[in-house]
Amino acid sequence: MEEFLAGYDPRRYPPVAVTVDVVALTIRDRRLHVLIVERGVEPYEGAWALPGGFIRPDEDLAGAAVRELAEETGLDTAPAHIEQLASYGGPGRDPRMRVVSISYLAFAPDLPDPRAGTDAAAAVWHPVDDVPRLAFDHERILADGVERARSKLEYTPLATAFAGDTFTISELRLIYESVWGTPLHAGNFHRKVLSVPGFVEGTGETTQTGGSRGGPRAKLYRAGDARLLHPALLRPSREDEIR
Amino acid sequence: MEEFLAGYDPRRYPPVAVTVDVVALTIRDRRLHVLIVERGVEPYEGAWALPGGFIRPDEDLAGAAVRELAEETGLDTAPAHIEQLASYGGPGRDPRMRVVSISYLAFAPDLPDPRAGTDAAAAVWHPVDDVPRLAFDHERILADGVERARSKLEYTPLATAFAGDTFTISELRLIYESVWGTPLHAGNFHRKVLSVPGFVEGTGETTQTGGSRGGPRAKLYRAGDARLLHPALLRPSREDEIR
DNA sequence: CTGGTTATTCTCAAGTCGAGATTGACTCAG
DNA sequence: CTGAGTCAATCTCGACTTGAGAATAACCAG
Repeated sequence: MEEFLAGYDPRRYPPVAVTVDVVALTIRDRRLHVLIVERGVEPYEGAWALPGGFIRPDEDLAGAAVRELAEETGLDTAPAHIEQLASYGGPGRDPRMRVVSISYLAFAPDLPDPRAGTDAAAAVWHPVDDVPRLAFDHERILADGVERARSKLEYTPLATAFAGDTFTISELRLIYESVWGTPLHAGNFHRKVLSVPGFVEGTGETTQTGGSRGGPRAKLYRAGDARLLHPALLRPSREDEIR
Repeated sequence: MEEFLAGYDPRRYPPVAVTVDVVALTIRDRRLHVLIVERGVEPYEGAWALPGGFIRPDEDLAGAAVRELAEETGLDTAPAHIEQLASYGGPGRDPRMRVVSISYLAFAPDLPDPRAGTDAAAAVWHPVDDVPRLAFDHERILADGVERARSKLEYTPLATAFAGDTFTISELRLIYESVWGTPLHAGNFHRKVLSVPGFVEGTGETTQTGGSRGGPRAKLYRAGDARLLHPALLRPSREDEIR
């Protein structure tokens, strides 16, 4: 708490910088991708990193995350979902000074390729299971973000944030499979999605054609009004992670 | 990210202070209690608030949380569990300057009354469902902490962090009932706790007497080695929170 | 001893889940 | 145009899990 402020002048403390870093996820070609940028400045110049930057005096933390995402990638579409992930602030995580980073997790539907914006030499969507080395402790942040995303898909309808306005049950299943990295039983998934109240609602429409490799036209759905999935849609058993 | 640091001198930015605040929870007399302190300094002098304070240059964030908890309350027992909760940093949350607060959530077994330590005029355990007005945005932080605690009890064995080394199933049930604020079916709870692998393990002992109002001696258990409860132990349905 | 309290175990019906199979619409190669 | 293969959607079945209620027996207070 701030009790110290009256007694201590914070300006006499060693300076602390506060940044936001964003783990922006999307699905491309059935694989989970993360947005990374090539750093254009020291330290770690030329290395890959998560997009992010300093907070400004007049903006809140989430606002800073959205701004940094837009600035460094040139994407003008705000992500379909953004939430705070965690904060990282151990001494020594930045070689120059104490830096506390507040990370955000963003979900976006398949977006165009980003273009490098301010302070980034390049910006690309990269598959999460094959990311190059990242600067600072960004590999840890990314891992935490991916685990959070996997977990969120279990008990919230946020998978729809990766999809367009309307989608088929199979497209939704591909999102789950991509994020979880596990194949799912199509019939059981279909039954489950339709049985959870408020997860999706039918549009009355179907796709205009069958799939490119055959199969009937699929019904189209849009996101429902549920905020939580109940009962949850759980990942296939992860025995190893229980103990 | 830190790209700006090479171009911008962070010392030229308006100063930002980083604090940690702790939501420390325990169970007393079958009710969930939170540790609050009476502020001894401006601003909000005399108001109640969560314990917390500035991070120091040489400690990490979790270390700062543990230190603040000990310093302001005189409790020398580290909590059984502590985890990061969230960060709060909107402009204007502190009247004097930009303050980013990183909050931690701590679970402790029933501890002695705290004594006011540095910077606190008083420190007490207070029932969470009847807290006085708190300084800054600490009511929001407390609400987030309580919701996190309720949720954690569903899918982790952390309820045992509120109990002593050994405990009976009924004591464990009282913890769940206190945190969730809901009565639970004793027989079903008993069955569930024993059926989840690694939640608890028997000690072979029983209590020395029956309960003060009657009933047989209960078997004693200790925490098992599970990190996650599978299947989870869910709160009774919360229809209203789903939509 | 008596009545009330509590730990522990059972029963039973309803709901959920994983695995597999079926039906019929659709695409594509030949 | 036809046959093979793909896929959406539905159904079946057995194994489990859950909520509600009840039975049993150990133990306390008076």
